[in-house]
Amino acid sequence: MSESSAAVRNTKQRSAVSALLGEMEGFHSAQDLHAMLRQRGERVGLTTVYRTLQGLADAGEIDVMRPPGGEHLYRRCSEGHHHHLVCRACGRTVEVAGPAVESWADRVAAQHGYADVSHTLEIFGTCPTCVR
Amino acid sequence: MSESSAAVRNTKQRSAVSALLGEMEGFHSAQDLHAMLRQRGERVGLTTVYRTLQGLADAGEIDVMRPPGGEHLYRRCSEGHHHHLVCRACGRTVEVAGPAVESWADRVAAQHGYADVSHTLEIFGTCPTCVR
DNA sequence: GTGGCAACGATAATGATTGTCAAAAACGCA
DNA sequence: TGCGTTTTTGACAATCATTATCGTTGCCAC
Repeated sequence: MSESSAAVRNTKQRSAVSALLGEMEGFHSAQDLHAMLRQRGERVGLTTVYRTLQGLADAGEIDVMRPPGGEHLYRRCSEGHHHHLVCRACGRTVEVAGPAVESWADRVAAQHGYADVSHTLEIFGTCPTCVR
Repeated sequence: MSESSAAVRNTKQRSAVSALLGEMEGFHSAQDLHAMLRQRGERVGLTTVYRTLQGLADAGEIDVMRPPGGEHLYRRCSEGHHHHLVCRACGRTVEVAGPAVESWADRVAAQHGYADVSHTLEIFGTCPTCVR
């Protein structure tokens, strides 16, 4: 046992959270997801939901957004790096890719000698439906 | 009095917070700023610090950042719209302007029919000093 | 000087997230 | 397949920044 084994076990709860995220559209808070699982009859603890979401986020399988409201929102997203365009009123979200932005951010950081660069970008607006 | 008066009164506390922000470099949390004011002997309540910071932020006089840590950070920034390049280790911050990014964000939002667009962008990295 | 009204500030409340730890479940191996 | 080990789970408590409350204070206009 001197080796560090990945040791990620496959449990019902983990599957349930992952599956739920697969079906959902849009962003949802941890507490939201927990409530939905309970309604379905799944027996999952709130703590586990948080832990699982963190794990998935670390693994890059889901996306985390921190809106001004203060609650963390999670979403199963398409692979790869991208950003979100979110409607202030109804929450409708569009995934947007901006290669130019990515390279700009890396370039700017490099110019200042910063290494190991990452970034967060969210665009907020009012969607066509809500404008009217 | 039919006019909507700004009704923003000039108080010692507001000046104190504003002045402190003027002297400080880098980002500081509300609680940080409150502690500093107390150390100086200023008699300011924590509630007031929060309120004042919110007011200043609304007025666009200071900048708010919401790092993964969960604590809101405030800073007196140069005028105009810009973003920040922050060191993960020591917190050293560089202001960066990216006209290209601004227009890109607006363009993308417009393409999807979103109006009244704003955005947030933070770049994180390890600064030259901390890399070693 | 005086009155109205917004700002202040101590405290309590809120609420999301994280820590704790005994019990249960999953995996590896014989 | 059965067993021991180790991870994971989950109920509950703890944490901690932020917000609400509400009586008091001080600014500003007249």
